[in-house]
Parts: sequence; structure tokens; C-alpha cells
Amino acid sequence: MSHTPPAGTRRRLARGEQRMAQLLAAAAEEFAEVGYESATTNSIAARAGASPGSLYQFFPNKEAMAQALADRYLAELGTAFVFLDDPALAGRPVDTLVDLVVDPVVEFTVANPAFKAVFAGSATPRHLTTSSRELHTTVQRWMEKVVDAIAPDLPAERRRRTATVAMHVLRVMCPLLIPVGVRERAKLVKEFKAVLRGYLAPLAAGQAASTGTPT
Amino acid sequence: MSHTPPAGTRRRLARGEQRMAQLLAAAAEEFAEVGYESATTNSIAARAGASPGSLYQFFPNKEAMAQALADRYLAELGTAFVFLDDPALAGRPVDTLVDLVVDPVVEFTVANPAFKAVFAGSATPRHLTTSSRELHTTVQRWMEKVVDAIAPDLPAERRRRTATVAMHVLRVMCPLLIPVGVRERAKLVKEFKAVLRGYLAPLAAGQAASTGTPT
Amino acid sequence: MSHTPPAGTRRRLARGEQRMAQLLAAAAEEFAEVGYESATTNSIAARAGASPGSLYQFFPNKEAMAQALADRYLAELGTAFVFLDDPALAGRPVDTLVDLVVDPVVEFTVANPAFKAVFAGSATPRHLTTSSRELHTTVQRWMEKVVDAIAPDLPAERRRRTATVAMHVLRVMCPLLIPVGVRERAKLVKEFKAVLRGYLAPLAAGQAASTGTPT
Amino acid sequence: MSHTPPAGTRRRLARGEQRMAQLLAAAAEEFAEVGYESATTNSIAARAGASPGSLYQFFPNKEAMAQALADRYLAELGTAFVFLDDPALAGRPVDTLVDLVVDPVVEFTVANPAFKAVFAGSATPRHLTTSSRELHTTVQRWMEKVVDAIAPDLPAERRRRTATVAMHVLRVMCPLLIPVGVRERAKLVKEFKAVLRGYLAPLAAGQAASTGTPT
DNA sequence: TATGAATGAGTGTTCATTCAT
DNA sequence: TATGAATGAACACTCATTCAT
Repeated sequence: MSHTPPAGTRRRLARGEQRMAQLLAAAAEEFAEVGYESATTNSIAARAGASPGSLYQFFPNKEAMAQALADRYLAELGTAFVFLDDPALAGRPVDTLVDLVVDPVVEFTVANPAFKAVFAGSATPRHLTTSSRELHTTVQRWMEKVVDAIAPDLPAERRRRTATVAMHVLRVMCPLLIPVGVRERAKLVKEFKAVLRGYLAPLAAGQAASTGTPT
Repeated sequence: MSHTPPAGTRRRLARGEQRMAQLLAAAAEEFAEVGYESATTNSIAARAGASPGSLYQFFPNKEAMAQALADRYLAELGTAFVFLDDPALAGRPVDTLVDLVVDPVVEFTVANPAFKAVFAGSATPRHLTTSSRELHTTVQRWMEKVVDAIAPDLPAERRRRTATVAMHVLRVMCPLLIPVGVRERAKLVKEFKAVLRGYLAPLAAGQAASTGTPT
Repeated sequence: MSHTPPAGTRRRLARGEQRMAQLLAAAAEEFAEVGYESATTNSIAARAGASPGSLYQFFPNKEAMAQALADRYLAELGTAFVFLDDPALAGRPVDTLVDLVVDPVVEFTVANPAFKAVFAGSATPRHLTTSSRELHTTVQRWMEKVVDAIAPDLPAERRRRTATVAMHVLRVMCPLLIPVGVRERAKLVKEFKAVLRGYLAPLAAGQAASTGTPT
Repeated sequence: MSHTPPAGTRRRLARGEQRMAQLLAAAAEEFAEVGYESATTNSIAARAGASPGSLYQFFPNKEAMAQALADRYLAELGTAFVFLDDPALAGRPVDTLVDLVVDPVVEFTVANPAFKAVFAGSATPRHLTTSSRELHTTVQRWMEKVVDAIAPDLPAERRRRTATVAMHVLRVMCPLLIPVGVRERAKLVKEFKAVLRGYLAPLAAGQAASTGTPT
């Protein structure tokens, strides 16, 4: 089917991809440092050692870079979340589930500080970039699976809303992790796990007798 | 001693305050619609039926408008939170406390859609405006009182962190309330109350025997 | 002829003149500090404890304030230069004449730091204000008298040009006097006197045999 | 090692330098006509047939254009002043030295009318641009060499002050040369040479017996 | 007379994007 | 493919002056 392309082509292709990777890395740096809105394409290009024109050879506009970043983040995070499709998921205690969800997100955020910029995005929904929105819906879908594992009989609408809230809790956590030291970070993570645990655990218990949980 | 100023002066001053109110209202509108960063002073002035110069007669710069808004919000919200100084606060059940905290914030956010713009602010801490930061610290201080009422023996550092997290939960809730209908809003509020309840309730229980809560 | 006006009128008049004096003093301060171009009418009014409107009650525009200042400076300096009409002037040695000219200018500049702003004015002749120009021509006329006392037989054109140059030497000296201490000031003044002496003395000698002086 | 860049790049770079030259020429025109303060970057760009953005591709701000102009002026004038390092300088008569100094400055000012704008600068020292200041100190340094050639035994402080005064004499001369015809210009130049001669000559004579010169 | 609000064209500067090479 | 020049509509903010009271 796909035979190896001639060396020249491959090198050319490789060079293009290399450039693109540099640009994307530069964009990530910039987004992480100043946020998406304040980032300038010229500065990103300069960071990557490229010209503005080059940047637009690979990305049609600024948002496309955030998009590409989001896509990559989604892909990478996705592999950390394959466990969500494990049929044994339903049996896990809430504590474990929360750890399973929070830990990769924390790790990922710390490793990719731009993640927070594109995941946490803007406060004004009207100004959410497509990339942010995508990230949100995907993470939300993951959270739905978690919720489903905890409380499989929850009505769809309720499940969705619960997942949304859980997603937003993660979302608000990410930016807080970056500017702090490793000690404080660990403590913050514990707190956020407590938040999610406190929110999700009653769903399990409340399957039969919902005690104080919203109806 | 202080003799009343001449009628002309008084009227002029009144007009000035009116203008200022118009401008502030326009700023609130604009911030609510497009966010602080994307808001333009010229557009705010136009919205208020004023010239750019007029705006700068009352506010030294864009940020000052956000500041003024934040100050007013703080003052108004503050009156809704006087109950925090009630010595009987410690006796209340967590449910009640959470209601007491969340309800005014919800009400206020819905009534002042710009509140979310200045409270939720930017994701990148480096870009938080002074006004946002002020709002954060004040709300956080309020949350500390709540935490204190629930678990008076919590170490200061832990109390602070807990309050911070609670504040951020509120913070992330606000923008979500705006674009939805009244029904969905009520449901979202219930969820967020559940989040806070689930997070804070164990602190009370855990005074003696901390079960699963972070240390 | 002029009988005393009724007390009310006098007070009212006096009040107006007082205001005007305050505004003029404020303008002088501002001009001295930031120069004519950078001075703003609003700031002048504020300095004077008046409103912008008030300022325009007394002066039709910014330039008029410089004009008024220049007029006053001209009047005051004029009294220091009445000696120029003394018929005995012609007999004085050049040294004395130079002292007689420079000393009042120095004294005046130090006492009225705004003088330099309106006398030294802008470098671009196209942007000389009317007030600067007036100051220039008057001082130049004074210098003509000095030149005449030194070398009465100089052709009119030559006399005029010599006076112009002398005036510009004074002009460039004034701003230098302000930012320095009293010691350095004295030394600078000596230098500028040497400049004028060296320039004007040969005119006297050269009445009969012009040695090396321009023709 | 350093392989020649591709033709396209070379051409593009050449075009950039051309643009820069056009912009600088336009800035010079504008500065000459209206002075530095009143010059507007938009007008400079328009004069150069460029957009405001283009201007800022080459110069980070308005002052940088004055700086660039000053640098060029300094470099060009510097070549006219290499003679100051000639060890035979000390032997020359004052007349010759003055000619040697004034003539290039006159020639240069006439050829570069913006020179006066950046050299003569503002009257208020507080508002001197960096470029003006640089020009002043360099010209002053040159004048120090001249003074040194005339009176090598002058104390450093005195030499410095003399050079300062000489520089300011040149400074005040420049703007006067521009708006006049060639005839009047020649006459003015003669006068200013006379000023400098009259100021500097006594220093030579006065090495042993200072007659009436400031101490 | 005095106030202070009101004006609005204009300032230096920015930046996502396009163009010519 | 890559460059870097070019664009131009905005932006936040200013200020001499006028207006309404």
C-alpha cells in the first residue's frame, strides 16, 4: 500500500514537520507565558526562529495553533484515559477513580504548561476558542464515563451536568498548579481530589437512597 | 462650616455622577459581553453615548473601570455576607452555610453579568488585573470565615487553602450561570452546592476523626 | 479723572485680577518645569486651583498665557534696561556694558525660571510662538543699542546682525543657568560674558582699523 | 563558512534598507519642518509612502528615528572632524581652528536641515531626547579637543566648561542658518566665527597673562 | 464669574494577516 | 518553502477648547 517515499521527499517532509513542531513548541511556550489572547503570532514565529510568513505556511491563523496544540493534548491525554473503557471500571471505588482521573491531568498540566492556557481558556464563553471548547467537551465526555462508572443509573441529563461540573473543577485546578512549588502543588491536588470525591461519592451511595444530593 | 454649594455646581456634579454611572453601566455591559481584555474604551464610551474624552474625565484608564466595578461589587456583596460575622455562625449545619454563601453569589452574578468577567478574570495569574485579584482575596477571606465556622480547629494554612479552593469553585461557577435559562441555572446551582457541601462537610465530621480527607 | 470705583467693583475687579495672577503664576511654573509645548492648559488650571473654563475666561488660548508672561517679562526687564537710553552709554567700556546687560538677564532668569521657556523657545523658527518672537525682537533692539554704544558708525544692517547674534548668545545661556548650583552658575555667567566681550570688543577697536572682524 | 544568502533574500533585504532609508529621509524632512516634538509617526510614514506599521518594522518608536538620524549625523560629522586628532593641531592659529570647526558644521547643517532639530533640540533640558544629548556630548568632546589645542594647560574643569559654551554657540547658530538665503547665511557664519574667535583667542594669549578672561 | 462636563480629532503604537520575491 | 516587508484598522489615551449651567 504505502511504499517508502524517496529520500528527498522524506527529508523535505521531515523538514516541514520539524518546522511545524518548532512553531508549535514556540506557541506552547508563548501561550503558557502570556495566555492565548496576549500571545502574538510574530512573537511565536520569532521564538521558533522563523518568520511570520513561515508560520502562516503551516497554520492559517493564530487559533489554528491553539487547535493543533489542543489536538495533540487530546491525543496524549487520551492514552492516559484509555482505562475509562475498561469494563471493570464500574467496580472501582470512587477514591481510585478520582485518583485515576486527577493524577494524569496534573502530570500533564505540569509537563505542558500551555495546556492550562488552552484548557482553562477564557471566562467569557463567547470568547472560548474552538480548541478550548473541543477540549472541554472531550474531557467532559471522559468525566461522563467516570460518572457512569460510579452511578450507572443516573439519568443522561444529570450525568451530563455532573460531568460538566467535574470538568470545570479540573479546569479551574490546572492554572493553580503552575505557579506554585512542588510541595504546595501536592497539597492543592489533595484538595481538588477531595472536592471531586465529595461531589462524586454521594452519587454511588445515593443510587438507592439519595441523601442530600441534588435531585 | 460647610455651606451648601451653589445650585449650578450641585446640578453639574449630579450630572457628572450620572455620566459616571452611565459609563460604568456601559463598561459592565461591555465587559459582560466581550470580557475585560477585548473591551475597548471607545466602545464603552459610545455605548454610554459619550466621547472617549468624557470617559477619561471620570476614569484614568480602562483598568480603573474594572476596579470601580469590582469595588461596587465588593461593597454590595459584602452586605450579603455580613452574616459571616454572626457569632451563631459556628452552629449552623454545612448545608445551610453553603446555601448562605452560594445563593447571594448566584443572585448577584445573574443581576450583574459583568461580575463574572471581573471575578472569573483571566486564567493566567500573570494577567490578573488588580481588580480581579482584589475580588479573589476578599471572597477568599469570606470563605475562610465559612471554613472557620465549620472546622474552627483547622490549622491556618489548611484553612486558607480550603478557602482558596472554595473560592475557585465559586469562581468557575459564575460564568456558567449566564448563558443558560433559569431552569438549567437552578440545576447547576444545585450541583455546585453539592460540590461545596461534599468538600466542606467532611471538615466538620473530621474534626475528631478525619476520614479520607486530605491532611 | 479716575475716581475710586465702589468697593464691590474694586473687590470684583481685584478678584479677577487675582485669579489671573494665580493662573499666570501657575502657567509660569508649568512652562518652567515642562516647557511651553508640553504644558497643558488643564494642568495649569489645576495648579492654579481653577477650572479649565476659568482659564479660558481670562486667556483665549494657551499661547495667550505665554504672551502675557512675555509682556510682563518685557516690562520688568525693560526697567532694568532703561540705562540703555542714557546718553552717557557711549562712553562706557565694553566690559561694563556687557556686565550691565548680562547681569540683569541672569538675575531675571533665575528669579523667573519660566523666562527661559518663553525666551529660549523652540529651535524651529516655524514654531516660535508670537510671544517668543516678541521677546526676541525686543531684546535684539536692546542689543542694538549696546552695539551702537560700542560702535556707533556700524552700518545699520551690520548692527542689526550683531545684535541678533548677541541676543542668541543670551538666549542660549538662559536655560543653562537653571539646573545648576549657584557656584557653577557664576562660572557660566563669566564664560558668557567672555563670549560677548570677545565678540563685541573688537567692534570698538575696529572702528578705524577692523582687525580680523567680519566685514 | 558564510555562504551568500539566496538572491531573493538579498533583494528583500535591500528593499528593507531602501525603505528604512526612505523612512529616515521622511523623518528628517518632518523633523526639519516641524521639529521632533510636533512630528508624528503617521505623517512620517505617509511622507515615505508607507503605512504606520511599516515604520515600526524598522524603528521601535519615534525616538529611535531621531536616534538613528543622530547616529548618522555623528558618524558623518565625525569624518569631518578627524583633523582634531592631528598632533599638529596645537600649532594652528585660532582663526584656522575656528574655520575648521565651523565650516563643516555649517555645511552639514545646510545639507541636513533636520540636523538642527536634533542638535538644537529642546530648550528645557528635562526634555532633551537621548539623541540630542548624545549629539551634545560628542560635539562638546570635539570642542574640548579644540580648546586643548589652543590652551593645553587649562584645568580640566575650565576646559570642559569652555567646550560646553562653544558647543552651545554652535548649537544656537544652526537653526539660524536654515531659513535665510545664501548671502545672509555667509554673513551669519562670519559673525559666529567672530564669536568663537573672540571667546577662544584670549585663552591662547592668556596662557601666561590672562587679561580679563574669566578665572 | 466660575465650574466641570463634554468634545473629537489625533497621538504613538500594535498585530493578525497578506504579499512579493 | 521561506523570508521579511507591508498593511491598516484598531487600540488606549490626550488635550486645547467649548458648552451648559
